Amino acid sequence: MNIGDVATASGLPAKTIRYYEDVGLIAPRRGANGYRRFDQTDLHRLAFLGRARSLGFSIEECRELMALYGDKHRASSDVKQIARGHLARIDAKLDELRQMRAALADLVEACAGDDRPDCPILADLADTTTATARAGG
Amino acid sequence: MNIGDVATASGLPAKTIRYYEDVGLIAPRRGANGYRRFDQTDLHRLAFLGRARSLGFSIEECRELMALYGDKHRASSDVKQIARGHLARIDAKLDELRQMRAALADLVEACAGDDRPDCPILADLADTTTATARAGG
DNA sequence: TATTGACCTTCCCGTGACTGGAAGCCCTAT
DNA sequence: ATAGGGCTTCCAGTCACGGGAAGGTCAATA
Repeated sequence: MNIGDVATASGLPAKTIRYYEDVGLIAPRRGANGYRRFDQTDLHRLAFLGRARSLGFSIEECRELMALYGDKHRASSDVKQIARGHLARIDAKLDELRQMRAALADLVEACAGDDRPDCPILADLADTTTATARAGG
Repeated sequence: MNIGDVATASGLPAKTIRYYEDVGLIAPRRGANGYRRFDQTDLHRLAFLGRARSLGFSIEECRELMALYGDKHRASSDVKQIARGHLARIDAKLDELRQMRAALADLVEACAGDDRPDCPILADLADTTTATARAGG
């Protein structure tokens, strides 16, 4: 299979597949014409990568996960540790976004959104007495 | 005030303040020695920027918001539109992260995390029949 | 006066995970 | 021969900075 075929099959852009080769996540063979030639193993690895990335794992985590996947003597605790670390980062990001959302939603709600210039959103941003730490009430 | 003073006063790193000047968000004067000289207006703008950034507005949105802030004939609807666009992006990101979290949490829970190699996390990532679309049962 | 040491300047590179685009080779069909 | 599509490499850009080098400035001190 050429790169276009695996791109279609895996759902990953050809650019991304080349990038994965660049960073050493896959190592497809080359044909006499210089084209990458992908086999089922490559396709399998790309599918693995696609799913891991869709779960938000970083490239480095993907590298570790794939190494563990190929290691028959792995301990599942090693895998779980990576996953839990990632889960913790997701939770931290969720908290951050939820706080942003709450503050922003309050401001949006308070703003008339008409043709007058008065705007609680700008007022809050320009307010020198607060430090973006307010809960609506 | 030199850059170190406004960095302390605004809570923004000096590097960030220079960057904001680079992209045209602030324009402090210069002393004879080439040092940036910040006045109260600059400090006010930096505080505005710090709060807008902490709410997750992009640099370009900050630029628009500051322009609106300085425009006495603005319509609050313009401000609200920017804020709502940002809110929508936050909500989209929240949805994405929540889905990731749910899928990942299921996998983490299913994994024994001991010294045996069996691992539902790796099994799921390597599963060629699913496309990361499963809800725990 | 010379020297420290803190502060400031500009400039360039690196981040993560790609994406866009240019220049050019390969392959197939007509 | 030519047209087109697909493939190759390489370079640059994304976003919002951060790190660090090389060097100028300032206030205080020996």
